[in-house]
Amino acid sequence: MRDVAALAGVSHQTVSRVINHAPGVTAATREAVEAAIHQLGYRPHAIARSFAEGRTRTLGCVAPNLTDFTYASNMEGAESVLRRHGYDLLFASYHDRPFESVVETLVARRRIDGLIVISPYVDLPVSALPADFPLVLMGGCPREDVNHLVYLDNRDGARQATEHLLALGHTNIAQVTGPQQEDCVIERDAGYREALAAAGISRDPLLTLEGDWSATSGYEAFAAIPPEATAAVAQNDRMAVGLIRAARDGGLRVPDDLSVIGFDDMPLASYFDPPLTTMRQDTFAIGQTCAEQLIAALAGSAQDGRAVRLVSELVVRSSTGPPAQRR
Amino acid sequence: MRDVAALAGVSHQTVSRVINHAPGVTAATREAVEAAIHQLGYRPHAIARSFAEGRTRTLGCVAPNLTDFTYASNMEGAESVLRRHGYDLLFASYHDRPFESVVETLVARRRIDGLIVISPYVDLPVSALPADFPLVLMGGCPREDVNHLVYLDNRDGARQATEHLLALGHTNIAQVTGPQQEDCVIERDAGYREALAAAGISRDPLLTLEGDWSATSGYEAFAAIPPEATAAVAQNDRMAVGLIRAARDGGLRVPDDLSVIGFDDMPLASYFDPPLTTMRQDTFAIGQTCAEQLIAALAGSAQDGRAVRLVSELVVRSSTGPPAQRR
DNA sequence: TATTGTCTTGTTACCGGTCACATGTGACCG
DNA sequence: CGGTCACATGTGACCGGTAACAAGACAATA
Repeated sequence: MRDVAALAGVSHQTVSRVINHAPGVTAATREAVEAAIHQLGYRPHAIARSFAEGRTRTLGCVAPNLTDFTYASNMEGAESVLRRHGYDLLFASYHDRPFESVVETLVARRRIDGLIVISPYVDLPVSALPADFPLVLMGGCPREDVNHLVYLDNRDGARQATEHLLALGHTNIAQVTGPQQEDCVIERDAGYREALAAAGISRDPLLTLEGDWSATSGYEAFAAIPPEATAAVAQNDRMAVGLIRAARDGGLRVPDDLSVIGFDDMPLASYFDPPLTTMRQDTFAIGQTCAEQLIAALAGSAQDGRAVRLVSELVVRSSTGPPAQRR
Repeated sequence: MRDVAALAGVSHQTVSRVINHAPGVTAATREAVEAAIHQLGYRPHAIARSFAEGRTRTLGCVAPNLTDFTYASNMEGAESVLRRHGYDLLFASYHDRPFESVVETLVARRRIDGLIVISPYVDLPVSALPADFPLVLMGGCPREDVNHLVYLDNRDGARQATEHLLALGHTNIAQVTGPQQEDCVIERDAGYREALAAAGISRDPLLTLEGDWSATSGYEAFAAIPPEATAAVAQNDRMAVGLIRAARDGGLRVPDDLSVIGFDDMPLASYFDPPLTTMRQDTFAIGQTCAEQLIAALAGSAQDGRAVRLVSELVVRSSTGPPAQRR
């Protein structure tokens, strides 16, 4: 930078002004500086700037993993927005180490200006963060302990899914959940119960089985589903697919003998046999929303927190239908 | 840091030594400093350190997108290794802007120390990078223009896939490719041809159709496949799934009337109907390997480049079988 | 006892920008 | 014609570490 200044015959500060498009620079001076920059191939040093400015222009995104396409596409959506605002995106997974360690590395050592946390866990220790640190949490239910929240209304989604089955005439509706400690599981369970209650159906605890999101766990859950069930809500598509496979292996027809609805509208959901009825979630847009919230939080003064609620949308394909006549 | 030094009654340099576990610090001094650090809640400032050191301890990873699970899991694998070595990982996609712009932002402005480029494109302008910049390219074929390369032997994979079909007794084997400008497409085509040639079968150009990796394009390709074909190599699983769907919609049985083999062994490949025969690639391990190569490149002196070759593995499920008797 | 060497610790410059403020220059005005 | 003001530009400090080297303490040796 000093070299550029010398070549252009100005001070380093003027070069800085040109680079940052600061007002109050003569056109002539600006051109001279730009010519010098071009001639020397000068590129500003991002780290030096971060250091001087006291901000990094880098944001963090932590997610349990990237293997799950929902997280990956959340993150891709966030990146596209952040990049457009001149921020870089640092990724950290926390599936193999405590969340606190992420905070320590990225936040306490001031490597990032803000953080997007994608977490299905209610008990994630967001309290490990300084209270005023710019944070957007992408979660599965409304919550009070966080200033900026983007959440998917899982309760509503599960209610819609269950109502879809009820509307088709099902009354014995099973449920295959994810791990009980995840907030979206709790919420979806609540939505399922609410829909049943509204239909005047008392909930049979034996109709709820716990899986671990994997297709295999969906497959295994089938064995425990009481035979009188004619439909099932699976809390994600993978388990729905496993469940369908198991039902077929057990000699049932889907949807005639067992209707199955999933969650996520994962890629190729329409290519399974039968094409999956599911609750669609625009994961890319969710990531974008998180990024926009974070940008707003960084720009605005310590404004009051906002919660953005997103809803899922029922996509009816062929894995659900009216119950067959009683055999 | 100066505060810590004052509290401990030492110089800031000694504090620096303690933080970096430098040798030549008395146990007593070390303890005093550590006590002061603890008492003040001091955390080193990562950016200041980067600035002083002239290196960022951050590496970049660019990929076309994260929606494709292969890229996402490459990246996740890379992250797990880099994190263990104390590096952070900056992600940038280049699906909505030129690669040169990524280079400009991250490399020219010295935000990162090294870069992993995941690219299926032969014509990616890696030349936009300074010649000596630590770079690992994750590609689809051997190439000379890059120092550190991790590549999947796609030619070998396609050869294996085609040989599998030949061994089952097929002689009319179609091929559905990805976009022709991607290197893995060229390589897989070559492997397909080699296998046919080795079996003494002359290649019919009409048997090769071009798709765009999407299931839809696989579906559409079916219409153009000559009816005498009894098997098809699809260059990824999504197109294989689309192809199977189209074949069934066209009244064919899979695999009896048409065997289909895919590439990738994507999640749930075994849950499609029929379960997909495919070429498995350990994408997580590929990402890890890239990261290890990059770490080595950063540590070692300007050593000669290395190319790491990885191979895919045939996974036989039920979408391939011997051709049915001629109807 | 003086010399040398080793080990620990301190001193100062420096990385490359930005910031706050000082200075210079010309236009405009009474 | 001197004073004021707006605007363009320059000056030096500073951000928080690390690097290179200097210096002090102490033991071993001549």
